[in-house]
Amino acid sequence: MNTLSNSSSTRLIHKLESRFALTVEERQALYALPLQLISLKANQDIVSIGDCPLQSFMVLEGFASSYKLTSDGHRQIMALHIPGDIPDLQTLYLKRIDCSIASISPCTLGFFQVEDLRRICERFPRLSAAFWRDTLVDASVLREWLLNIGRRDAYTRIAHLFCEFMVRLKAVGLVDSDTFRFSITQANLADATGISAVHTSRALKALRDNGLIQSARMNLTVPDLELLMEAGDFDAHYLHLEQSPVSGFTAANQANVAAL
Amino acid sequence: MNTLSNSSSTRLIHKLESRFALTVEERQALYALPLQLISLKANQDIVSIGDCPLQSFMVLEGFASSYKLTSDGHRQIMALHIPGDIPDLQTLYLKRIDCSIASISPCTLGFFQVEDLRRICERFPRLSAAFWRDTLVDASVLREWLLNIGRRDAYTRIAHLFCEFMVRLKAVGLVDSDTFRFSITQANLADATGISAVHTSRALKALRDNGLIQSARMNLTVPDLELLMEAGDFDAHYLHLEQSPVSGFTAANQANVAAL
DNA sequence: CCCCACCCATAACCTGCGTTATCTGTCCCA
DNA sequence: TGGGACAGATAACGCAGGTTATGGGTGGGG
Repeated sequence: MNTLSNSSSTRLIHKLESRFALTVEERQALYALPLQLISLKANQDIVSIGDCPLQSFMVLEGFASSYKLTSDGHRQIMALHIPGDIPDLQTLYLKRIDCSIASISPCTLGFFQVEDLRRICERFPRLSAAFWRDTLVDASVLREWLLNIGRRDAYTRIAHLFCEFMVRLKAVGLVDSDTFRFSITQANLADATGISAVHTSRALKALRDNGLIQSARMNLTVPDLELLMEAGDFDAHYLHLEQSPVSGFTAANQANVAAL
Repeated sequence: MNTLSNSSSTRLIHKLESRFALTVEERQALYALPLQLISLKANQDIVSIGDCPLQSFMVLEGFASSYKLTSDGHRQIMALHIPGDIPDLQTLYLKRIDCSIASISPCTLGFFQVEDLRRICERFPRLSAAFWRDTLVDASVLREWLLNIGRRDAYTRIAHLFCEFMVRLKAVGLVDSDTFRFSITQANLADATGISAVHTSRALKALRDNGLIQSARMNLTVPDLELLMEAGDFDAHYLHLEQSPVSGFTAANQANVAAL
């Protein structure tokens, strides 16, 4: 059994610290969280829709996706998860998970007992608040995806998704220049943007021809993020990355979901 | 100034009681919430994207929508709000609201000070938890909408949306038979499902021809909800309407977002 | 070292849906 | 009582994107 401190990634702590300064105790508590490290190949299911899991997990390396299927088998990816994310954080509060989660690249996951995280949140209300806030930001991202898929054409959709990925990766310190790389197959890109795999290929070619991206076999380079943002109709506000404190509840008014 | 108890609607309390029994004190506190009643015609903006409002509101009668616009003016509705909903509940915790909200039918709103609701939540953690859980259910609905818009054809999309509306209206006691009515224009229906107004009209005709709905001028009758559910690939699980308690935090571990 | 699975590119063809336009019906208010 | 704003129906036309199929490149496992 590992902990966050000796795992290969401290993305979660990086993400939290981008919003507010952790105390020594808070950081220690997170570092001490017992983690069972699991490595997966690409396209492996992790949890399935309808599950009521006692364990939850954090992405340490690689990428994962939440997805749902229509009854005739078409797949829609609802969210892409990067290192530092806890994809099923909502299951702390809702009994059943309402979508499936799978790896989309080789990845390392850190499984933990939901109970352990609850205990940390009990001791450190600010961490609880931060996790809670994360679920609200996730909902904001979902709204932007809805706009993207409902009202933008394929070319713009893909550009927008790339922008989001870039900005989020930057926020957890996974890139440091304006040119960076990541991997996602065209089939997954198609399922994330609600278009077909073939047309995804066409749109990528157009982006390449316009000099907005350079790509080769699941690697991607963005020479000018500003240009891509314009092409993707992208405005980062919806990611709520700003450091400023949020308004909200005081310590006394915290929710007791367990009491319901 | 009104309160919930002398306003024309107690949908909110109805909705909360469908999940767990309120104590006398909890119910009284909600009834005493000072509300400023405002009546609006259809298609009036209520809050705009980027606002940091000190007031929030509850839908008492009629319907509202959350929406966003692309830079070239296309509109996507992210959520439909029915009586009892608090559309911008998330603004209790996130500083800026990330979508606009407008009426889509003549409606009555009950505005309240965010501070007043915070105070109620401080006194009654179970209410706080219930509101919090609501934001998680909203996110689940968003995921289903994403699947709907990303991977279902126009006909199925509209059938699905109608099913959701029906089931939600039933849950707050706004319908009591299998045949009921509600009003939404085709233009709004189009913006909610990510298709054009003209094609919405075509799909409605097909639904009518197949006997799944009867509609006349913003009124809609569903003779057989089961049939419509099949046509709409609808499974109500994502609405999380079940009465059973949810797992979650204990009283001591509540989030203190204000402290961030 | 080779084979097979996977990923990607591209062509050919087709259709679901968007766009534009016109007409009708209805409600509201002057 | 009439006119203007709005909701809806439907037709004609075009295209973005879906579907199916083929072939080529690459990497990992036996």
